[in-house]
Amino acid sequence: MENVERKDPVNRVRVGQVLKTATRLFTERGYEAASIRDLAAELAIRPSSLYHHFPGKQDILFAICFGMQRDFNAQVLPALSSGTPEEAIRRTIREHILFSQRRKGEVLVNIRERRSLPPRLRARVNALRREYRDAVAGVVEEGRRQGVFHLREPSLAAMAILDMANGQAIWFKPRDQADLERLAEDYAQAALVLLRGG
Amino acid sequence: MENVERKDPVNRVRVGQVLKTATRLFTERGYEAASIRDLAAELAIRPSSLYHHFPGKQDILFAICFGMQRDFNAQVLPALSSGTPEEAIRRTIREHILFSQRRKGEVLVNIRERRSLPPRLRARVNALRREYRDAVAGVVEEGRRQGVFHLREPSLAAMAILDMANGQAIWFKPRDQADLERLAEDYAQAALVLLRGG
DNA sequence: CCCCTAAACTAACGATCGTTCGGTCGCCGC
DNA sequence: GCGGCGACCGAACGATCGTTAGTTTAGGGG
Repeated sequence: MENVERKDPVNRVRVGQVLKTATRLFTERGYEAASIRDLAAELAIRPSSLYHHFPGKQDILFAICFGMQRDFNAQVLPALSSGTPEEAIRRTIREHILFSQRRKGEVLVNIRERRSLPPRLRARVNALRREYRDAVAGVVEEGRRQGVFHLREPSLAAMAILDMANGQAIWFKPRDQADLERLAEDYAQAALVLLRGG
Repeated sequence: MENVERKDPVNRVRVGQVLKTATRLFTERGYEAASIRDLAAELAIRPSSLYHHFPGKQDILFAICFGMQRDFNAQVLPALSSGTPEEAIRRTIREHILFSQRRKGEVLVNIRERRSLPPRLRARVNALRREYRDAVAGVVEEGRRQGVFHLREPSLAAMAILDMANGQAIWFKPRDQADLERLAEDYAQAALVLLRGG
């Protein structure tokens, strides 16, 4: 009765519908401006019914942010773990961008609305983000030690390429799959050029 | 009585205090979560008194975003208008970063809370942003035509370096002026390296 | 056939929101 | 000295918010 997790598939279906609709609503209006009543109306249920699937509004936001970041790390982090630093960064930025476009809604909610989470929940999401960021910075540092990257401050350069890779989620709308692939390749190449320095 | 503009200096002082406090409050809690009562309490006045200086809450947000972007363009755009494309981009990114750190509060509000503006007001801010973005893209395109920049898609590269330059406002805390100058130089150099391509 | 439980419902709670109205206070020019 | 006006205040309005309590409904297993 307390812990609303691991119910039967029917429950899982509804939970998925709630998260999908909430993601769209939070991206359109923002978390604070999107009300529980708006969300319920779009799902064609009454507001109180939502509390059978989630303890509160904050937990819906957390489920979106945490689930997205967990999946992101699971998908992108492996690209960092093999090959030369150059190959690793190229694969990582590529996967980073492909994931961001494939799950754009959740990614935008995580970027823009994460700050509305209470500190405890926000810290759990930030821990995953830090794990990714530190892993990237580690590979950049390794590349500098090997002499393939030339940087005054490796961690700053890592932040720079991550800001770049995150930014496109907001404004880039691929015309088709080939267009997306091109952007991913361009950005991966740009990151390498930037890290190799001048 | 309708148009609250160009009053005596005393009014200007209060308006400035309101904008300064609102900027801090909006960055700390977000525009939607920060209430008129919170703002009034920090100014040690009553909520209703705020309506003698601004027609409504939205107008306070607009004053912050529009004022910041107007000053930004006035300060940064001239750097684009002379010299070679390489010199222009270097100066621009440098000024972009110095401005972002000097007026960090307003810059963060403009980035994060601009979307809470009603369409009409938001469009006026976005027009200024587009003016800057298009100007940068124009110089990048000019550099490509001159053969100093090698890019598949100049406008994408322009967005990439702008995302990079905007990103640091969120996480970079300079230890001192020299630290800030170093970052500005590094980013300006990184933008050039990226645009020259590989 | 009946019981159990998940799911959704109706109704409402208290809190807080942006905003408005009418009045008060004090300073400045005539 | 006095009238006007900008600045501020007290009190309240209607709306909307997240959330809760208690009840009803539907459907599958004993």
